[in-house]
Amino acid sequence: MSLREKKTAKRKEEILKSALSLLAEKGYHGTTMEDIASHLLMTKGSIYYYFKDKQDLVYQSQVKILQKSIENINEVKQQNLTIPEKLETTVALHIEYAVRDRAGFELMANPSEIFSEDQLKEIFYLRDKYASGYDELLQEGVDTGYFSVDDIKVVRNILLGAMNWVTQWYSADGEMNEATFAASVASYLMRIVLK
Amino acid sequence: MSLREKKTAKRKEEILKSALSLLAEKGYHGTTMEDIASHLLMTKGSIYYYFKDKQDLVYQSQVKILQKSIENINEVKQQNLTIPEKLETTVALHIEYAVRDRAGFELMANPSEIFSEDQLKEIFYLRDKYASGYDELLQEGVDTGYFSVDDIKVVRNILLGAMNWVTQWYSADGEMNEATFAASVASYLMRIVLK
Amino acid sequence: MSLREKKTAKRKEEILKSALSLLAEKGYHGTTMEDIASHLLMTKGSIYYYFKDKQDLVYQSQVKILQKSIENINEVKQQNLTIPEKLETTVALHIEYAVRDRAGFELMANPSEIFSEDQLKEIFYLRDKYASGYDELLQEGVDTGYFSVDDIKVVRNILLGAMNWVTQWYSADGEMNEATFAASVASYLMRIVLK
Amino acid sequence: MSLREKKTAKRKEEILKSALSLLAEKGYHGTTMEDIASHLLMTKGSIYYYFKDKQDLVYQSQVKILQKSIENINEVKQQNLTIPEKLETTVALHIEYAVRDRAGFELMANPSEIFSEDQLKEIFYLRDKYASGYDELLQEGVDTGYFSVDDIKVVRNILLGAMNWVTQWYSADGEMNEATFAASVASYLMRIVLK
DNA sequence: CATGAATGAGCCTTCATTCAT
DNA sequence: AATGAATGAAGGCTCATTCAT
Repeated sequence: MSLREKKTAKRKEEILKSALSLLAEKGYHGTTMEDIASHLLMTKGSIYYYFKDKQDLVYQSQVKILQKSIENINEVKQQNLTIPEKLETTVALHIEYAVRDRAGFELMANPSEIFSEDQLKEIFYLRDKYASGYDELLQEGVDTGYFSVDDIKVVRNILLGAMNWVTQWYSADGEMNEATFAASVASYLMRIVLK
Repeated sequence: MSLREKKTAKRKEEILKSALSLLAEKGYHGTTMEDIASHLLMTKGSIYYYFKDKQDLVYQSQVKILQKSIENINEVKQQNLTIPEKLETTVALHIEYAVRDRAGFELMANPSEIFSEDQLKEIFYLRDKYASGYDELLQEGVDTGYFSVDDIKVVRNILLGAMNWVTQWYSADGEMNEATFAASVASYLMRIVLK
Repeated sequence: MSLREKKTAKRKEEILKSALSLLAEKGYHGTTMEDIASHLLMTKGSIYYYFKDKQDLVYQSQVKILQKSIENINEVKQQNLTIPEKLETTVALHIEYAVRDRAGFELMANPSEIFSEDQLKEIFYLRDKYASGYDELLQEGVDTGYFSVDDIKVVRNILLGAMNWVTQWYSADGEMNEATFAASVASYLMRIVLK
Repeated sequence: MSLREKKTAKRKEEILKSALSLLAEKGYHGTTMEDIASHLLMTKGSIYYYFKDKQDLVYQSQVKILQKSIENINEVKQQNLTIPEKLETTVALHIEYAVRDRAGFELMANPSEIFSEDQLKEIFYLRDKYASGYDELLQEGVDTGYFSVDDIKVVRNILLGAMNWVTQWYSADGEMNEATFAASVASYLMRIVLK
């Protein structure tokens, strides 16, 4: 990659990151291109140099966050830890990321209203892949006798719900730092699954 | 209340209910007055007979749902149940309501962007009141030895997060009926607090 | 049709007529919705009450003019005239309409860039139907010995070209009134086909 | 002219030619600088090295085509031909050029909206000059008894209309080659003026 | 000379809101 | 009470244009 290409890629990253935090805060329709641009001291028009349109920008921001999350869970899985430790680490990592970058996961309640069919397919594919990571950990935990869970999908969704929701209340209780906070929440959530 | 006033009140209720479900689905900016009106086979203009403006309509819908929730929790509290039973019932009720009416609680991530200061004050007051209901149950549970919870506010927020999030995944797993589903989720959540 | 519906229909007609003349003058991209609106002392937004979007407005204006033209030629055909008289009358009528309403026929050089597939299909269908009217007259003229034409389609296109082009130069030579002008041009064009 | 200047001039020619065909196809507002550039595998910015702005580029393309046309008609006039032959040759040449280079003559219906006053003056001057070429031929034809034309200007405009319009229908009837096609159309048009 | 990047004006479109009927 | 019609502000997007490298 040439220097120029690197710079462009970096700029795209910046825009995505900025967009991610605004989108998590105000939602798709509540976030204007002007918002995203001015937040980075750019002009609206410039953003269109990097992204085809708003849909494209938001889509890429979703893909980015999902890919990062999938990477995270996979890395944790390969560490030399017990199943419960793996799950707790993963959950804590998710929360830490969410509150540090103020970026919401699955922020589009109704993505089908926003994305194209192809985009939706990819988004759902990645969401599933990420969710599967949890499902596998839960299943392994059950098989090895650590966890007591009947309906893995329900539990997984409960976990994800609690985790995704933190962006909406963490800032208010700013006493704990991010890591401590994440660890604390993760520890409570473990109680759901542990025998 | 005269007959006419009753009719008007009823119409308002209808509008609020319809709005609630649309708002939960598409968010504040994603829901247009046209949406709300046509959903009820009315015209946009008519809505302005019942509500000052969109802000007012959405505000009242929020107040309504919060008041209903507060009523719910208070009623449960007065029943002759153990603390854990009270909490579980309340949680289940919340979830059941959320999925049945497809109405999201705290649907405005950033209400400060939408509501006026006075409205915000009331909204936050009601949110706090509802949250306090949980806090009290949790505290009582700790005091009576049922629960093991260090940070009550964190746990309460975890619960609310998981509960509010159900609207985003319930429909997909349409095997269970609403009551069974709510009971199931509530039961898992109880594990967080029980000793 | 109720009074209100009549009014609405009339308003639509007005908009179409105004749009037609502006479009003929400045082309699709050169004509803004603002132009069309302000020309009628309306606001941009109002136009969207009557037409879905610019494409729709322009499409309907095209359909209107083509339908009117087809009607014209059919009416003339049913009159008790010789073939040459019919052709000349039709040509004159076309020209008169074009200069009076300053409305260009087939004004979109590349309609495929502007219209949707369905719209294109209808437009081409109507264009063909109108063109066929000329072709039939020409063929009848040949068969009855009035005309001497080898390639009917080429001649038809030559006629249409000359006729459509008049909007671009008539205003300049404002000495003749519209009817005289149209008759004069038509008379010259007849020389192409007459034996 | 130095080598560099020659190269620059050649590049300008290329740009003009490319622009001409795009402009004929999509009109002034429908043709973007990006279109023109990418058609030549250049970047938008580069074009500004050769032309001050879009207006300038389009202006020069118009001047070019008009000058070429004027040259054409003057060359034909100097040939040893009868008046009718001269007219027919000129008309055929115009048509051939139009369909071969897909370049529309007088493509701006309303040049006054696009060009500056000075530019307009020159454009109109050249248009007139070209038109005068036809007028002279027509007048000579009348004087020498070949033609029967009352209103020379009307006839000239009819001819130009039919000639300019060919770009809009030639491609469709792609059976004839350009020269044959031009000859055929020219031959029909001669009927308008011949006694 | 060429280009990548940025800008700002302008256009299409949506939508909350108003008002006469 | 209800509605058809109109409005204007704002948002998404395009595009001519500029400029540093």
